[in-house]
Amino acid sequence: MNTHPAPQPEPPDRAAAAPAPASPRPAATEWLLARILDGTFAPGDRLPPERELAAQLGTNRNTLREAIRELDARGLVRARRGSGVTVRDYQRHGRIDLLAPFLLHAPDESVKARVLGDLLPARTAVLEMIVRVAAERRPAGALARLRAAGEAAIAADERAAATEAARAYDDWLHALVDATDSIPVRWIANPILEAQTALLERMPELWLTGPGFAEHIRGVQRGLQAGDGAAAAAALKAWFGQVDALLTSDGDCDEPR
Amino acid sequence: MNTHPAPQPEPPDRAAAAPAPASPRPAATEWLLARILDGTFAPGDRLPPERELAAQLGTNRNTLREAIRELDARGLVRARRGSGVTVRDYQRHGRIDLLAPFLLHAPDESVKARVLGDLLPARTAVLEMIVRVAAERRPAGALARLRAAGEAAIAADERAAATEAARAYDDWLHALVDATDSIPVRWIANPILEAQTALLERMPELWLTGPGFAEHIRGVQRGLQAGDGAAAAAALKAWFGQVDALLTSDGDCDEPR
DNA sequence: TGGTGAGATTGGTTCAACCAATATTGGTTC
DNA sequence: GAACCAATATTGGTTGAACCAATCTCACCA
Repeated sequence: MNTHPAPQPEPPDRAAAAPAPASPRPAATEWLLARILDGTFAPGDRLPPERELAAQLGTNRNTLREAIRELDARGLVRARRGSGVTVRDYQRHGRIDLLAPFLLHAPDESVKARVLGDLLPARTAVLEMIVRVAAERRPAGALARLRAAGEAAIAADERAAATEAARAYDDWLHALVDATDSIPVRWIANPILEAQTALLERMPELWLTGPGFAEHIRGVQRGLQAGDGAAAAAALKAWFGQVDALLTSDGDCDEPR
Repeated sequence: MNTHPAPQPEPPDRAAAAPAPASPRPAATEWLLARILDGTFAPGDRLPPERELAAQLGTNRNTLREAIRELDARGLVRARRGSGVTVRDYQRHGRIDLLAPFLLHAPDESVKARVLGDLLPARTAVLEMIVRVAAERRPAGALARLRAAGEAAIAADERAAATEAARAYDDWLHALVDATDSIPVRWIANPILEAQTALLERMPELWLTGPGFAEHIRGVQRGLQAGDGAAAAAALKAWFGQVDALLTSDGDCDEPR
């Protein structure tokens, strides 16, 4: 178990991309997260001692400790008194909320592209799972709310209001999860939906729409209404297949439609 | 937005069930988590001010803040300067890692039973999704490791070493996820597998085995080897259907076999 | 009635100690 | 030389107190 690779002297690089967190704790968290994801701190490594790291980051030890506590809760590090704070393998212990930060900080472009490509079938499979569960339960009230959210998303899309449509579609997905009437499914879906929201916020160019948009929403809704999980899943997969083909063909980010 | 329902005077109840965390921070985290899950702090409520809450819990404000930071990272509370720390809806923002704590602290037994019942089809669906993805990728090395883990689990099961078998099966599930060769799938699966591990640690009586155990492992492995996702998924579902029938028929906890 | 500014409230940050596991070191023993 | 053990250093954990900075509250005024 080696120690920290480089005694990174510079404080958290301010004025970088994005709004850049100005407050000490978010900055420390972001900086540590970035160093873990870019491999500066590799799995098994020990972070510098808290006192030292706090000084390097130009912040107080208590503030740094709060940042470490966040990363600990996210499964990225583990602190042991007497030993130090050790970095865990973010692939093995991380969660899907790492997606957006990973795409921002990962050192290798090809790995980023692969992760983004792998993400598409995974989110399709999870949503398909959700749809199938919902088709079995289909609580009346939730289906009504689902239809309302669906029509709102379609309306926003037809107005060509991309940001608004993305947000409305997000609401629709949440309504879809609500239609499962299952708390465990909710808990499984939550980080995935949040990761998608975070991703679309950072990379709005990933939001795609097109001719089949309205139809897939209504198709899923019809399938759920009829209790036909297979039909609902098919409507979902048809649309994602279309979108994913666009996303994967043109590399990473591309213009919609 | 009301304030905290009751000014809970007593410090974190020590000497309760389980080993009970002795250190201040874990105790504060656990106490807050319990109060959120049992409804003492409802969604939208504000926690008492940090200074006050720290005093009530008999700990220091800095320590309490670290606990709050953990809960924040887990999506359960949100702190805003000037306002306070507000409790979020754990159903809407929580993650599957709430499962074990929820079953421990939820106030209503019927809700617990429902969550446990809803969990079974959800985990089956997620594992089925994982198996299908793995069947498409099936990287050679990962499949070899999967077989080794599978045989270890079967051997432990045949020795009737329940704890060891549960652990070996956990390894097998991880190898299964590795076989997807997909980082996003890993990140989605991680909290689910960890939740299962945590659940089995707190409720070892939920570990069931039986005649079909070895066969379902080998069936999944055969399916993956052949690239037949449907067959692998069928082997998985057959086994879980058997286990879940036992789990749901007898209420909650029951003796194995 | 409605805006507005002073003051109170509350989380955010910093400093400076001390406590308690754990690791390391060096010496002792065989 | 190897194994053991005690003293010491290292490092996270906790505490107490002070001050900063958003946000909210509410009395006051136009």
